Amino acid sequence: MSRRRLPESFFSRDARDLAPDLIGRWLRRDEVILQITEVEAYLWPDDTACHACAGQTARNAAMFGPAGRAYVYLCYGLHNMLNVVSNAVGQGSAVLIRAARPIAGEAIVSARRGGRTGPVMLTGPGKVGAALDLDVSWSNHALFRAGGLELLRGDPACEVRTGPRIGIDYAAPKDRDAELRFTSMDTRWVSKPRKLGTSVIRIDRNKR
DNA sequence: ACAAGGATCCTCT
DNA sequence: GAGGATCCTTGTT
Repeated sequence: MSRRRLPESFFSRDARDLAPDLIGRWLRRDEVILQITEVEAYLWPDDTACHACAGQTARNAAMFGPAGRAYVYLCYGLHNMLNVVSNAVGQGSAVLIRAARPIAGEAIVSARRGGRTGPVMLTGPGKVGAALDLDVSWSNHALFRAGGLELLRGDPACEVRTGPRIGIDYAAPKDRDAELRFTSMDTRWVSKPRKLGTSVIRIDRNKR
């Protein structure tokens, strides 16, 4: 039941609404399954933190395409960051996957992370990209189709905490402060837990 | 053709 | 908590 893929229609809404609904969902690539524990919404229009803010370019083109696809970009020349494209065609908006907890395939994830020992803590977007072995060629990949990288229904219910987004000091103050970061309640699986807000959203997916 | 800077991570202290 | 790694993307000349 929880391993069913989410349909294309699930993604076609504003990033602000889609983002909290991604917490507790599962990302699967072959043997590896990750439970999403932290995301950030990047909005359209008028979000100075969003890559699409300055318009469409070759790099961010996937954000302007149809929802439910991946947008993967290279950060600091070495980290591959996974986003889920939201909104309608022509609107450059997406949700960044910032952290996750391994559900299956831990040995594979550990190997992809350079064979580090100890618990596999995917607390940061670069780590998530490495765990799934992604690069920019995954942009435009449809997450609702079988094969490759898929988004599954995952957990039936969860609680989500909000907070300001991380690493966007270059953005306008109103965008820096906007509570567009969403995390699971278990801060063990969250990057930078000290910068969290106080409000909590309850999500029950059984009653849909 | 060039310069600047980045939605980060790791290794120190 | 601070700093270096590392290289692609972008806007400008």
